[in-house]
Amino acid sequence: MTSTRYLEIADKLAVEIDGCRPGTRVASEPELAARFGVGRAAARAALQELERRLLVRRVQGAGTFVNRRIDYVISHSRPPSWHTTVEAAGATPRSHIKSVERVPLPAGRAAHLDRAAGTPMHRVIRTCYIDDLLATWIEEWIPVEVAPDLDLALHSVESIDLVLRQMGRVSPVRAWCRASVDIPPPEVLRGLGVEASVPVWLVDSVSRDEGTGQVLMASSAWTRADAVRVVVELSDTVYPEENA
Amino acid sequence: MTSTRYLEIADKLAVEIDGCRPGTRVASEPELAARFGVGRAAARAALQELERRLLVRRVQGAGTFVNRRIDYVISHSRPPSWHTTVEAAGATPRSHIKSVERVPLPAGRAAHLDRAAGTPMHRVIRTCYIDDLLATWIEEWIPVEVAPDLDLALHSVESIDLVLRQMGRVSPVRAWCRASVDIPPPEVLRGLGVEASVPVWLVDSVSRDEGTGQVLMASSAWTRADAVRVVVELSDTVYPEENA
DNA sequence: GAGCATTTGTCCGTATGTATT
DNA sequence: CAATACATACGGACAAATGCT
Repeated sequence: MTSTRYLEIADKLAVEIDGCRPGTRVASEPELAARFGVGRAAARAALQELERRLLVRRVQGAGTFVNRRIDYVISHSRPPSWHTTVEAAGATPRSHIKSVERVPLPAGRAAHLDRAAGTPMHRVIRTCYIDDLLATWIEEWIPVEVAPDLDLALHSVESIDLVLRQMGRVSPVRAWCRASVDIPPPEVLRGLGVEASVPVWLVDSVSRDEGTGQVLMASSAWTRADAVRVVVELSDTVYPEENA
Repeated sequence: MTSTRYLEIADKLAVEIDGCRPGTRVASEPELAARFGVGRAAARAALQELERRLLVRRVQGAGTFVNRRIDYVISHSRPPSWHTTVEAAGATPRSHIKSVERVPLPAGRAAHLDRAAGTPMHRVIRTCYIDDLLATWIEEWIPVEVAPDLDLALHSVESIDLVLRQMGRVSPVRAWCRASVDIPPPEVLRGLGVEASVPVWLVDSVSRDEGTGQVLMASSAWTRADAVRVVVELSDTVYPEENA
């Protein structure tokens, strides 16, 4: 089939990997070179090929490990909550608040939030983890009036969705979102713990209160494409999943 | 900043490339090696980095060329037409019919098309081009009753949307879609003219007639991520674009 | 904390294969 | 056919990050 050695090796490894649990160690470059009788370059190319296929993650000094990618499903009918969405995919969500500031709403965000520029806002920066692996960097904007003591509440509760429901007595629903894949700016790349340029999801989102229609939150989330497959469903029609 | 030579070179080239027209030739590996005083390995790594950033395309034997990526915007309010969507992004669409068969509707597709398995269908395979570059491989399913002579009509008109409007006297609107990024199966990769594993969009879509609500078409489109950035908008709220 | 082995990351030089022009 | 340019591959070397002693 393939005339190139490293693709043969990659295909063979892909089959072996297939059943393994995420986090399982894959043979190192020197091990593969010895096993298949090739140089380190070819062994390395094979592992890099698997990395491009999102089947493994490679960490300098540590090794190469079987990767897991979850489906992050966005639709009108699902709650706009990171924790809920990750749990729905069968994985364990965790998030870490990097900062909560009170800042006036910048003009560029005013349209999303349906408020005048200058309105007092909470600006929350979070990093989110899936099964303890860094996956997402989120910037969230929430009007101070919606949850005055948001900064205090976030010390004890991780989920912003939950805090809004409890403190703000509202029911956030996803009113709008725009999802795409891009190469993020270097500062976001660093925030996500990747050096080289890898594809990353950018999801811009606006949440409203189900009852009043009031805008509760606007956010921009950068998510590693090797950690999640974002699936956007345009309408609420639900079709049975097909097995690939 | 960066301690690695090839990233320095890549960053420098990225700036130089920035203003160039798509298709412009980029310096070859040996040229870069000489210019920056590095080996061919580092020069090559720099060009591969630019390829990962989707800034260039590389063709064996030909060279490295500045790439263009268009926004393919999908939303409820936009027509489900490949030609229209590509034109809206300011590029030139073209498509080539690979095959039109009459086949009974397979069970896996029945739900999407709201018809019983076995219903007579047209199955159309198309490859689509943006500015004469192969970008998309589409499989489309259309009930024979909707457009009995579809196979004949497609000899003269490229756009299926147009054919349905004229022959079928219907107005297709996007009723549902599911968009994600994946590594396609080898046969699709070959159909898209890529050898190594590159990220590709998979957009599954269902179109209905605006008037009657009848399902007109279901399709699966694989699109090269270096050719388009698919942007899915969940509701019809339109916000002003922000300049990155 | 220091030291060490392991593993991936970067880079050199060189050679050959293969596709394009 | 020849020249060019990218793809693959070898061998060797050192750097940098990780994990363990």
